[in-house]
Amino acid sequence: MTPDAPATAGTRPRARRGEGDRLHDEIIAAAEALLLETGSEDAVSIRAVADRVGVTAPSIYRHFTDKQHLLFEVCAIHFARFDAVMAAAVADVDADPVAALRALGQAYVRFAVEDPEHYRIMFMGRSELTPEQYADEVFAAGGAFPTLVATLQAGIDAGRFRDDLPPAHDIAVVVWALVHGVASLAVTKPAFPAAPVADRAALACEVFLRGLLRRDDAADSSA
Amino acid sequence: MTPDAPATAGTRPRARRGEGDRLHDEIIAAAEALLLETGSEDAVSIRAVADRVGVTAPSIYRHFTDKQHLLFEVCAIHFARFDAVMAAAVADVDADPVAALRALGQAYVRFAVEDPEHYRIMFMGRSELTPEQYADEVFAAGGAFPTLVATLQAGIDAGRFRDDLPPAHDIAVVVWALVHGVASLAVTKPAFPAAPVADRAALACEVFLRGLLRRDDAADSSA
DNA sequence: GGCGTTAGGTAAACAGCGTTACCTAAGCGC
DNA sequence: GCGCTTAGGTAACGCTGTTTACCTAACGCC
Repeated sequence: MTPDAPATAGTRPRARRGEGDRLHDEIIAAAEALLLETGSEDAVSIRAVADRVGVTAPSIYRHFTDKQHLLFEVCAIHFARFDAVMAAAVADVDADPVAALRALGQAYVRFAVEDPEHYRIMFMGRSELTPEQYADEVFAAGGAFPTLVATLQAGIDAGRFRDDLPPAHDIAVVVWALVHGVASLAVTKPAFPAAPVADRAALACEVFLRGLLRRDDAADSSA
Repeated sequence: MTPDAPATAGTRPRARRGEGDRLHDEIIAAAEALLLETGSEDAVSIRAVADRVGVTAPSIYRHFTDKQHLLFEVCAIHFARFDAVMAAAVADVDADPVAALRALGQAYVRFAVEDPEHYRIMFMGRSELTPEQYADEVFAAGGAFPTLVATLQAGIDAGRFRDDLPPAHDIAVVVWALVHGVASLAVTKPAFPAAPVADRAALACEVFLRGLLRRDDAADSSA
């Protein structure tokens, strides 16, 4: 790869002073590849990652505090992608907040089933093992969740929803639960006899939205 | 415990011929206790269980094929309890199918958060690692899921629901996803700023039911 | 151009894990 | 009492995440 001739032949050519970050990225890339190939978090062991990169296991710890840190740095770009996908789904909220919510739900489930192993790490992991920067509270503060809240609020402001509903934040938590339920169930119980995931997601959103809408708001519920 | 004097002093008194099952049960009890005390599946190691029972680790394998088998035998009684709880929740379906569904949802989430670690093993584990007898398909065939389907069907037969809905089975999958979402999110993200779990469950069921009900059916939606 | 500093590794080891192969002692039927 | 069966124990394999100790190549500096 590197044009540099290996010094001691057989060992990895030592990185330049500032190039430690390159190995950092290579480790993440190797872990990502391993995760996608094996389809299991368990297969992504420190030693397996180190082998693939061409270094020894302890070298990993010079760039990551522990395994969880590594896994979540792998998911970091997917977290960013997640936020972007969600934001894109509600791009034209102003046009129709209800349609935006529908799109949001579909996009959420699609994201989850596209690569389930990442979703597992991101949203189904043990919270006491996840790094602080991905703590439970953080999700509420920034990213996709506020997007969801804002979209719901837009629907409320537009007068589309019933007026006996709790604040947008509380509804958002339940909406998240709904799509997370469809997604995580699809991930953990793939062999369960049911309609295609997309259909389940559509039905879930349709019914729930109908529960939110005012009586006289029919939307375009051609479920 | 046993009145028998230990033979070789220090080692566990050998079980009588037919009493091998006693150790089987003791192992399950020890694993259960360990699971409840530590609150983490990871802490329930074969060696830890063996230590608590007073035998060596390989002895476990005379009674259980592997660790997963042990864990799911621990959960076996909880599966039975789960089915019973769900059945009890819909005890008087005939009186009011909609109220039964509400009760079902609440009971489901309550069951999950009562002891989250069991719920994790039962419904959030990797499906390829779960024993065959707890395979995805099995859930659809017997136990709580058919109960849910039947309850929904009762609602349909009673003419309470809209008539443009898919079959009861398909709705059931989505309802399961809804309550599973509330439950699993409560389990994995306990620190997320939100209303109490029971309130979230109630809101989720209320909105979803409203989406299922006919226009003219107000139920007693005093959410 | 030699030199201390330091970033970027390696080798060896620790403690724990699930699991297997083998052995041994206790109990029962005959 | 013999022998088979059953219920365990011993020792070990291969793996895991992680730590410690060490080494050495690369750099800034005088």
